[in-house]
Amino acid sequence: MTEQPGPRTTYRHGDLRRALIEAGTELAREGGPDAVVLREVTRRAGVTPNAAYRHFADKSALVRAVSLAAQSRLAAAMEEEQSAIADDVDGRKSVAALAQAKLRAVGAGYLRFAQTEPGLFRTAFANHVDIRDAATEESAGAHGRTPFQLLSDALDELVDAGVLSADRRGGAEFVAWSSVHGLAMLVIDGPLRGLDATQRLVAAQRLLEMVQNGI
Amino acid sequence: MTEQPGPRTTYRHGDLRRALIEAGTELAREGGPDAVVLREVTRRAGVTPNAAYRHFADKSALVRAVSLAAQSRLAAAMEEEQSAIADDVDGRKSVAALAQAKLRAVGAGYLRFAQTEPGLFRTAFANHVDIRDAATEESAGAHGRTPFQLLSDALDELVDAGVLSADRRGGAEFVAWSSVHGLAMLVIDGPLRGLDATQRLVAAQRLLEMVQNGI
DNA sequence: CACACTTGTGTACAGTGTTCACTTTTACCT
DNA sequence: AGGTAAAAGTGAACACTGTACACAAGTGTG
Repeated sequence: MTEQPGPRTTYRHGDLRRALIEAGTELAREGGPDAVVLREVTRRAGVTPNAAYRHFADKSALVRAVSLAAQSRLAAAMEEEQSAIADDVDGRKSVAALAQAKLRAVGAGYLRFAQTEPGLFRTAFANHVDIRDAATEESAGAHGRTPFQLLSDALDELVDAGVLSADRRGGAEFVAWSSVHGLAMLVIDGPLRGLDATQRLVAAQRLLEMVQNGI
Repeated sequence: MTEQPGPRTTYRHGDLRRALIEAGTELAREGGPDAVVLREVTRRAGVTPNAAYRHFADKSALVRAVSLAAQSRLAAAMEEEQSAIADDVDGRKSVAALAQAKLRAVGAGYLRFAQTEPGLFRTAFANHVDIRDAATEESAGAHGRTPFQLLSDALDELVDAGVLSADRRGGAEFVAWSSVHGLAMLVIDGPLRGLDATQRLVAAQRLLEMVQNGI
């Protein structure tokens, strides 16, 4: 992305930190979190392995940065799905139906990203992601909201619309997130990998339905 | 377990394959799938690294075997939870309530194992587990049933008891499994790691409730 | 312009998975 | 029995990895 052609001319790289994250992201996309190996990352950035240590404490710090970048892309996928819905109906639906559609879009975007970019998805949740990262700016999408925040927003709207009772609001993100996350993991990396596209879609629809009914 | 004290006396090990799996399981328990490293495994078995290649094609095959062993322990945890329920009520409940309790036990055992043995749990689902393994004998518990089969059984009983309508039976294992698996992953390895014991329990109860209502 | 600071390089080390050639033990066949 | 082929172990080597240490090349500030 930044400098493929030969060794760079300047001694200083210019924006090595970003270049390392980008190269790491590319590796993660191709082979998941284990594929982001420090030496290869620096190689792609046209720099010595040790140069990475000027920008990251160690490999795990680099991977964490890549993970945040992946989360940011996940947020973007969710926002995309949401805006598609908004464009589609644009006020023709009741607030309740719209709020439900918005929550559904959160889940659908999540699942779509997991299947479209399994390597990045696994990286997003691979290593020691802390809930404190759920609100960090680096993992936010275009509108500045992280995946977790997007889910929270959708649930809040569901309460405002009267679909979800206030006393069931607490902890709702945990169970909603769990369901969707579980399906994603099982489908891309787990025992449900064998499922073909239509089976996956059916399972996804069924799951989102369950969340809507059971939350 | 098999031979700690010094180098063994016989040239042949006797049961190296099992010893390797046991050592690998111990490592997995302590540090998850990435901690099971071939050289350390052979070291613990008192054998040269290359000896492992007489029993496993490569490292990933060894890890797969360890993964199956972990799944087997998971099945045992689920069976344990189920038999506890059976002892508790023993015919005092209706078939419907008993079937529901059995399904709940499946989920509870799953979540308990994930939190009690996070390393093994992560290993059980880490690398390239195939759904075909879901029926393999090596991953079965004491009663010869794999985790997936235990879930299927519980859902079947739910249909027999008239709690779950037959037309909602198909694909039910996917959504049920997904929910529980997702919570487990998020709690032990993901963004929900910060939750304390009571928060986890609340989330678990809430989730199992949702599955019961929404399935 | 000198000097401290940042950012990159070079060399080195321990640890990993895996291959190849070798030795030791076991099992089988006449 | 005895000879022999397969099975199960060893040993040295290679190409990797992450990381530490000492040093060099640029950069901004007094």
